[in-house]
Amino acid sequence: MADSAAPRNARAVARAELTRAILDSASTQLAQVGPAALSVRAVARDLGMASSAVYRYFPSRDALLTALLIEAYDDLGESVEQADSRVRDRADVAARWHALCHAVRDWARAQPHRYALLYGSPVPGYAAPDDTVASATRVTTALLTLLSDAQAMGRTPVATLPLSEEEREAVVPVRSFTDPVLDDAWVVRGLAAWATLFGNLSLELFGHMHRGILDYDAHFQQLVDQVAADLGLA
Amino acid sequence: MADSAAPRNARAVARAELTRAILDSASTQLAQVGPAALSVRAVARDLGMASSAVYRYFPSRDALLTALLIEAYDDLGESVEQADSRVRDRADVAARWHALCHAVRDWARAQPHRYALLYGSPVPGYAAPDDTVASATRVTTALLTLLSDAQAMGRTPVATLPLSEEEREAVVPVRSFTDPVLDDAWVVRGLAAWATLFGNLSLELFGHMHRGILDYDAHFQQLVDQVAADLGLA
DNA sequence: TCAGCATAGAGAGCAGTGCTCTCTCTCACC
DNA sequence: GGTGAGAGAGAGCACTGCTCTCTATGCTGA
Repeated sequence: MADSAAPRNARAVARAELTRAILDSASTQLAQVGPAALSVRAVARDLGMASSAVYRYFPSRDALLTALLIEAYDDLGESVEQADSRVRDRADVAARWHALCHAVRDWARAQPHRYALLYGSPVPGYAAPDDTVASATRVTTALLTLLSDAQAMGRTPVATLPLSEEEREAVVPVRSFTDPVLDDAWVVRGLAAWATLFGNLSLELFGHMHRGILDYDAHFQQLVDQVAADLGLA
Repeated sequence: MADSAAPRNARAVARAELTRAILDSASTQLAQVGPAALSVRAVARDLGMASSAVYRYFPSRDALLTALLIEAYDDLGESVEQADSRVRDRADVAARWHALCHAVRDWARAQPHRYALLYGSPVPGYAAPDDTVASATRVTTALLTLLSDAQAMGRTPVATLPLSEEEREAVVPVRSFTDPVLDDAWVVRGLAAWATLFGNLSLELFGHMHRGILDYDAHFQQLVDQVAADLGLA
């Protein structure tokens, strides 16, 4: 982490490589056994080194988990950003919304353990340090930018309730995140869309749709369409 | 679990009581350290018995977790059912919706660890047995019943997209859950409301609204109002 | 009534965990 | 070339889930 500077000598190179190897091994193990069972000793075994040596690179198991967390956030963030930017017609906000939603879902379904690490129960007794914030915000940033673009194009969400003064106060950081700032209706519908998207994903990936929904793909498609309509994107 | 029959003799009584005590101690510990760190030995210590003796009551740590899971589902289910039934005017579906939403959130905020156990990342390497299904369904049942009642009263959700044949197929179990069955629009809006409610709760409780929303209560109030409006309940 | 047996608990033990401490070796810099 | 920082190994501590064996006790059928 701290050694992001260009390696100058053999020792620094070795350190960077081994750090990378530890992260890769840990990531593989994470995908197999989940965050709770991630074991420093197992990583060390995998790399053929003593477990105590791993502590030269990550001061604790939680620090290793945090590194994996940041990597996962960045990986997801990049997937979403790329999906968004692949929509060539930047004015087609509906297409961008669909691309964003499916990018998140595809990423999550491909590696449910990493999704669970990001959006599932927080690892108990451990608060994500501030390092994670920048990476964690990428998806939300992409979403808010999309909404801001849509607003700039004159789109309007469908029938949205007016905000009380208290409610408007509550969402100030969201409103003032983009430039120009979002109107009330966009903030309301945007936050609802955010909750709906991740709520659906969590319910799906964590098994709560078992026996309730027969075809997750079709249902997700429908949900994304409906939210797009509510956002006035279509 | 299996000893739900009325205790007949001293041994059965003692067994029932100790089973209860183990669950209580485990529940307390769960609230303090989270599911991953729930320790059979700590429970045994708390009760002043050998750890091996606990295994006479629960065959494994996972079985103990499952029992806690079922209890939590039932506890939440009962809270929601009671909140719903406390609305005296059964025709006031908007009030019932608000009661339901706030019951879930109040319960979750009062015991976030239990909420995480139910709606957070599934405990890895462990699939919830069928015993949990009945308890897990109570909240969803309350919600679907509410929607069915609203439909029976002639309410209609706002502008809802039509379903393709594929999409209609995907949600068959949900539609046919209530009697009479739900119309397409109710299924669509109902599932979206479900995802929005739990999505918002998870994002809030798992820390994703940190620095984004200043007043969680006000924002939740607003969200519930908006979804109620979309459902055509207001 | 009482022998026999299922049940309950204790304790030791195994294999695993996170993490620390000490020891040794080696690389890099002055 | 000497010196000190960095890196790895290994032992060890306190903990975990779980199993096995041993003993005590309450219940039950003859």
